[in-house]
Amino acid sequence: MDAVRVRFAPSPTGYLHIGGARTALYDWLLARQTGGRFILRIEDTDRNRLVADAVQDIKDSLRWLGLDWDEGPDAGGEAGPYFQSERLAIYEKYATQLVQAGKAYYCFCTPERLEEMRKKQEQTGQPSGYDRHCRELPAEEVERKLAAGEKYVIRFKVPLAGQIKVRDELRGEMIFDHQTLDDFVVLKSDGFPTYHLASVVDDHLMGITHVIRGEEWIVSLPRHFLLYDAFGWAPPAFIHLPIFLAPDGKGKLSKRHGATGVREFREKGYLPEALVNFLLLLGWHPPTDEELFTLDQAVQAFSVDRLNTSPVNFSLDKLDWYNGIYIRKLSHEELAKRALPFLQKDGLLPDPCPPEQFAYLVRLMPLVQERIKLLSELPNAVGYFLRAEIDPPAPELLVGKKGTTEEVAAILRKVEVVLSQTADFSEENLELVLRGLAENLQLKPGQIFMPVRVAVTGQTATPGLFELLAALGKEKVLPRLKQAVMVLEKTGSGRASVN
RNA sequence: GGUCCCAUCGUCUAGCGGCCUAGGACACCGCCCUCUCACGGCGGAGACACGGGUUCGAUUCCCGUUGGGACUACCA
Repeated sequence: MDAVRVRFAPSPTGYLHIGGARTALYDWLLARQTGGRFILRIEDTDRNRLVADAVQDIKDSLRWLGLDWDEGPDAGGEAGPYFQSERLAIYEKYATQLVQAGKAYYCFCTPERLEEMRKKQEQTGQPSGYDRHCRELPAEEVERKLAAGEKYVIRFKVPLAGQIKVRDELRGEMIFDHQTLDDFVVLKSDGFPTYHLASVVDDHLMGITHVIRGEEWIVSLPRHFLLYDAFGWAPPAFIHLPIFLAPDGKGKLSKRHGATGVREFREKGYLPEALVNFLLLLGWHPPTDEELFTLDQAVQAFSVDRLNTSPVNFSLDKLDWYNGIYIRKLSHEELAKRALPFLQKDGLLPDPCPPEQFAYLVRLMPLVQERIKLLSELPNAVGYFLRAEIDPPAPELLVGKKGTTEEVAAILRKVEVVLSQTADFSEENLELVLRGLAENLQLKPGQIFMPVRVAVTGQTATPGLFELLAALGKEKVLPRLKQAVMVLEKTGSGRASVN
């Protein structure tokens, strides 16, 4: 077998979509495991829908995921250029070749006429498609119109009868009647090719052996096979991936269902390791029940024949689980590194971050590592460590459901006294001191731990109290205890109202 | 409307005729651990869309129905 050559061919009409990322992942996996080449080709043939920074986003996102390409933008390669907008002459050449061979023709129909035709078809319930108005135009009329500079497109001449047999590696053979196909455009009036022409020509010229793409292309497969036939080329292997459905299963995944761009996942605090693992298992299943894969492990395990064909509901629950798993796998140093941008964005740490403050951040990581699922939860999780002061906690939070304002105020005052006399702010000693205090006061540990927790963090769900106090340090703990006592004194007597 | 694809727990899926009283994971519920929250451990509930065939035997093969989806542009 020839060396595998696969391409990921996004259109820069938007940022890298999560579905595209999965396609790219499978492409990359197939290339890497066979020692083949992974090619990035930019299909920028639609000048109307072009998004300026889309190419940059696609490249950034691919790199962020760890999917490097061997040929394409920034990488070069023998088969370039890799932007279709730079290959216009090639498409024109092949389109004209088709015309000369009698397999395609010039069409001078105006958009208005086409629109009217469509309307009529819809009203009368006719199947849609071009009515072949220009298919049999006399040669001299074509010459005349061309000479007169009339706008034209080039359409492929689909056989009027018969069938075409196509093949998808996952679904096997499919047969389409030529009658159900219309004479599709291969070259647009602006001189740009349509997807059909461009992808077939490029895939052939670039020596692509496997085309992996979304299921939405399956209806176009017969057109592509027709084109390969017309040129006398052997088609590559086609693998159509099931599309991503909205989480509720109703319709294709789209922007209205939340994040769909890789960059959005990145901004929400997902790790590339998690996203890759999640995407890998969405449409592919290993021979075992293993669920955790690094990119390297996936290269070993991946195989095309274990790809699925049924549509996938894109539900995020499992991705969150994966993210938690991979966050917990990171070293404290690495976690801190990835956390930093999220903290800087919220102004909790300066940019650039001085080594001392970064070291403190690393010190905090073990306290929060197993409590977060997203990096974006970090500002809230470590904010009270990084801020000099916290807002005074609500009295109801301080008092809780069982105690009274006086009781809790008294407890906190005692804690403040005891801790101010404590020089050793180590986790172990803090535990000794506070448990001892609880014993002396004949209180259950929770009765004093919870108010202290709220007093120093403002939250009821936090890391363990002693590690928390140790990391906070005496100079932050004492003032916050005082502040809490003041809050309670101001609240007055009786039970604080509980909501 | 036409053409095409798909169909196992809520979700991702294993299953390629008997190993299935249908397995795993996420989510959910309960218990344990415990200073809260997590993490972790243990347990629970939860699916072969329906109807015909084929076969000694169908989740597995075939047909139909139903349901879902894609496409139907000088967009990809």
